[in-house]
Parts: sequence; C-alpha cells; structure tokens
Amino acid sequence: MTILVAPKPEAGSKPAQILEAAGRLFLENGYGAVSMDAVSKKANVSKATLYAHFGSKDELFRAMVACECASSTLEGIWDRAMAMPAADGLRLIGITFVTFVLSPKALAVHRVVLGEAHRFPELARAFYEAGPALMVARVSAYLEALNGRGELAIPDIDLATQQFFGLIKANLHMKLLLCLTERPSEATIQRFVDAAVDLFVRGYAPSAI
Amino acid sequence: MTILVAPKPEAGSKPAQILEAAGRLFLENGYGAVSMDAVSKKANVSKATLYAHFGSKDELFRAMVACECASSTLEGIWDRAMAMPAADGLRLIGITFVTFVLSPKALAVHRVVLGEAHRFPELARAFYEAGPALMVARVSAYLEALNGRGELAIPDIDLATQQFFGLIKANLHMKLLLCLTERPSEATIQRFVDAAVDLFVRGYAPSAI
DNA sequence: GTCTATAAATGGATAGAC
DNA sequence: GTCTATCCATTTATAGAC
Repeated sequence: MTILVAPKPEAGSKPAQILEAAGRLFLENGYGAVSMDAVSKKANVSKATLYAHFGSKDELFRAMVACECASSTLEGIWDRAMAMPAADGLRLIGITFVTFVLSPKALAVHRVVLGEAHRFPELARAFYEAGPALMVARVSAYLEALNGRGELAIPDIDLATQQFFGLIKANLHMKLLLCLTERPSEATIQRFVDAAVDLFVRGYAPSAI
Repeated sequence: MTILVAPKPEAGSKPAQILEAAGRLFLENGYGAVSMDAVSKKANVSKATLYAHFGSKDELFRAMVACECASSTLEGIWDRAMAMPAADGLRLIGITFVTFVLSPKALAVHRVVLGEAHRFPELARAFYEAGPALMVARVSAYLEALNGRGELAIPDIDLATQQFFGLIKANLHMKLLLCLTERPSEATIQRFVDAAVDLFVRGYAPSAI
C-alpha cells in the first residue's frame, strides 16, 4: 500500500506555488473540471515548468491530495481528554473532531476524493489511512481506557468507536458535503455533540448493563 | 426549488437506451471522465441522436441523476414497523435502510452527486430532497409515534432522527463510498443495526430520563 | 529550471442527407 | 428522428531556445 506522504516543499518554491494553486482549483472544482493550463496560470508558472515537477495531471492530483492530508490528528487533545471524566473527554474530542471535519477544507478534500474514488482507489485508501483511520485508532484507544477505568462498559470497542463518529457527524456531514447548508455555528455543533455524548454515555454506562 | 422528476421514458426507446448507458458510465466513472462520444457508443446511438434528446452533457447528467433517483422511499415498511414494538420497528427500518443505502447503485449515485456538488448545487439539493430528506421525514414521523405511544421519550425528534441515521450508517457508509471495502454481509449489517438500535433504545428509554 | 510555441488528440456540439 | 461526417475549442503533453 502506498503511504501518503506530505512532501510539503519549501514555501515560496515553484513546487509549493504549483501545489497551492492545484489545491485551490481541484478542491474547488473537482478533478475533471480543472485543466493543467488553469493550474499553470493560477500558479504563475509555465506549463513546461509544471510538467517538469509533476509528470502528469494524475501525479499532480495525487501530490496535491497528499499535501492537503498533512495529517491533522489534532494532537494535544488526547492527553487532555484522558485527564477528564468520560463525558467531558468525549465532548472535547467530539467538538474538536466535528469542527475539523466540517471545515471547508476538510469537506473539499472529502468531496474530491470521494468523487474520484473509482478512478483513484489507492488514493482513497491512502486518504483514509492518513486521516479518518488515525482518528478511529485514537478514539478506540481512548474508549478502551474509559473501559479500563470503569467509567463505561463497552462490549465491542471497534463498533462503539464507529458509532461515536456516526453519532457526532449525524447528518451534518452529509448535508455539508452536498453543499446544502452553510457551516453550522459553534452553538449548533455544541448542541449536536452534547446530544451525541449524552446518548453514548447513557447507552454505555456500566449500570445500564 | 427544482423538483427532481424521474421521467423514465418507455423501455426500449432511444432515450431509455441513452439514459441507461449514461447511468452506467457516469456512475462508474464520474462526470468529467465520461465523454458524449462514449455515451453514444455505449447506447448504440449516434451523437446527433443523443443531442436531439438531451441538449448538452449537463442536461444528460441531470436527467440521468433524476432517473436514478426514482425515489425508493421503501414503501411498505412503515406500516409494518408501526405495528411492532419500538426496538423491532427500528431494526426493520434500520436493516431496510442500510441495505438500500449500501447497495452499489445507491453508493455510486452518492459518489457522483457528491463529487459534482460544487458544479451542480441544485442537483445536489434535488437529490437530497428526492432521497435522504424523504427518509428523514418518515423516520421523524415514526419516532414521534413512538413518543406518543410512550415507548420512547425523545426530547428533540429532529436531532434524534439524525442520530439514528448516523448510528446505523456509522463508518460503513463512508468506507464504502471510498471503495475501501467490499459490500458487507447480511450478518455484518445485522450486527451494526442491532447495536445501533440497542444504544438508541437504551438512550431514549422513558425510564432513562 | 524556466519560458514560448506548438504538436497531437480529444472534447462538446452541429450541418445536412435520408 | 436518425445517421455520417465534420467543425472548432480545449486539453494534455512536449520541443527547443535561453
């Protein structure tokens, strides 16, 4: 499996200019609707230069996705969450995750990778490994810890992790992927996360078994 | 708002041939990767004929999505669910919904609409209205009924509906949209739905308040 | 490495005969 | 309505000078 590395060339260099232009255009318009001409113009670079750095449109697309995936595992929150009571930790994780995943950039990456998943299956896989899979692993570990501390009683950690993500994304994610609604306010996100955590904690409370 | 009508021309006619070919190609390869040439060839029709029926590639794409949306609200299950105890009804709805939404066709439509949501925003909206929105409305009504019967105690029906869909789709939907895994077995679907319904019913049990 | 200019192919869309 | 043949713009990709 191809590992998705984010090369991130030094800022200001031609490759960086090109990748940034490609990012804006591809993420805004999708793979098919963007020409190499458009990229070269947006990057203030000739097409020959473009092809000197990226051998083809496919390659540029892949590189751009890899670059945009520069994985935000949202470091920092895990230790903080671990130090809190279960519900508070879950809320922290939920808010952080939802805020990230509903950001315009994350949505755009999702959209373009989903839209081209047929044609770039390895890219879809690499994207998943570089992003969602990491989050899943972190949350699984966290839930395991809550189990260990006796705060929750989860029989199937894997399944519960997926449920947690499903709960906090609810329909918001899909609606935003479809461009059906503006980005929700902080208050709305808070409401969804609170409700999700309530349900989750109530459902997996040790006493509930 | 444009209503998404599914004209479905009489089987065997040229328009039907064209729409079928367009469906296969667009759903398999995405909008950008399919040429009108390819569609005409697959449909065994000349390009002129194609353009006689569908004025442009955009129009053909729209028509094809409309046709594929020929809305499956999964009639029939609602009355049956209504006659069951809450958990059984939810399981029936869950299984039916997940089986439908994880079908190759539904996934392909999702993928292509998502991928082109930027360029065809009205199409994305029409798709949502013709499919997901109807399901949401049905489930909301069902949950309301459960509330009325005293089997559940749901404070915010709208939110709970979204939670229910999020729970049963969990990560499966996203993974399949990304072509990361084969279609899950009946048993797997059953497992996910059972777990979702358990959590949901436990969380919204009247006694739990 | 970078540019200008261009090759070679393919794309969407149409003209005109039947 | 349907076909064959074709137009013209655009696309990916490259050649050759600096």
